[in-house]
Amino acid sequence: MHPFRFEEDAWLVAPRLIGAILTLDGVGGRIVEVEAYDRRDPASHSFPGPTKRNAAMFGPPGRVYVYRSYGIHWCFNIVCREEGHGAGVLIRALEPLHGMERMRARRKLAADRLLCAGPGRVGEALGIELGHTGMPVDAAPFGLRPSDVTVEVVSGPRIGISRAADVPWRFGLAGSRFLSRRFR
DNA sequence: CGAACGATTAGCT
DNA sequence: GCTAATCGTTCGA
Repeated sequence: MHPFRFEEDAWLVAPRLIGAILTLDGVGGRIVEVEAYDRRDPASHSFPGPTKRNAAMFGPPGRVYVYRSYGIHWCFNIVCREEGHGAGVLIRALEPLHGMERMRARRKLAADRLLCAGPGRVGEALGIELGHTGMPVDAAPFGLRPSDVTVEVVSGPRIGISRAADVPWRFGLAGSRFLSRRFR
């Protein structure tokens, strides 16, 4: 049994990812903030049904879904539920731990606290590209291993959406200074 | 075919 | 707190 059980609902998988170590080519860190999205969720890219852009969300669980945000940023998701469903978890922030120099170089002048504090920043720091879509998240060049520490997970409304804005599907590591925003 | 709109961020007030 | 940057997708004429 895979420790993260990506075949289950995204809102069940999402809190399990808090504390896990995510890397791409050895660069990354501890996941401190995520959001869940589902097919029956008006805020989700998969809500209108399969399209060329969101095709990976309807593929096998445990794979990567990358999308372009605001025409500028690459954002990283892990596909959940059974193939054909259309659910996933957006990785919103990491505590940077591995490949610090590569992340600092990619992120230019950003302070360490801001290296991976937001989905676009995670994409830039790890070197996420559209071509990563469809790859398994727990095999090279990616790496994902369960948390080696006990974590306290908090939750709240998702950020930056207009529909289903009250659904508490944002999850974070309590008290982390590497969040994109504080939880209330 | 034109227009509007983001699962955002950086920089300035 | 406010807004420009920037572009693929979606929607109305």
